Amino acid sequence: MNYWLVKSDPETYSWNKMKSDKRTFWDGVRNYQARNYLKEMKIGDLVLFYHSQSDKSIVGITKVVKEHYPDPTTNDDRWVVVDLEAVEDLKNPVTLEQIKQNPVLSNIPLVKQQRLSVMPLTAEQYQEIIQLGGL
DNA sequence: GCCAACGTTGGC
DNA sequence: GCCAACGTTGGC
Repeated sequence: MNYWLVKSDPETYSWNKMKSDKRTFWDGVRNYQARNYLKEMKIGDLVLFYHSQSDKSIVGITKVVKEHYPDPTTNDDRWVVVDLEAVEDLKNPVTLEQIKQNPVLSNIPLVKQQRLSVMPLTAEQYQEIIQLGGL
């Protein structure tokens, strides 16, 4: 079991939308490093959902329900998607500010590698976020 | 809205 | 294969 974090601009695709869809394919990744992480995701892996831009906080938990396959939104065969399903809300969203201040979390790529949209988390980091989130 | 960071593209 | 130019992301 691995743990991940994905970013989404709520203007483009919000957590509320994710919840009403229940399940979605995670498209639009156009970065090799992020793409490689998508390819490593396995069914059952847990994926935290982060709102960038206006919100800047981790708001929910999703899980991988289908492993990578070609991105249906492009003919370019370099890109893949995975299917994610909404699992639950964090009781308290975990803000970027909290993440920066937390010694366990301060070195995750969210802080260090601003532009990466899909990133791995350690079990320790995942647990820390869940705890901060009130679960 | 600005701009820094940084990944990608394309000319050479 | 290098690197300058360009485009996009995302925090502020």
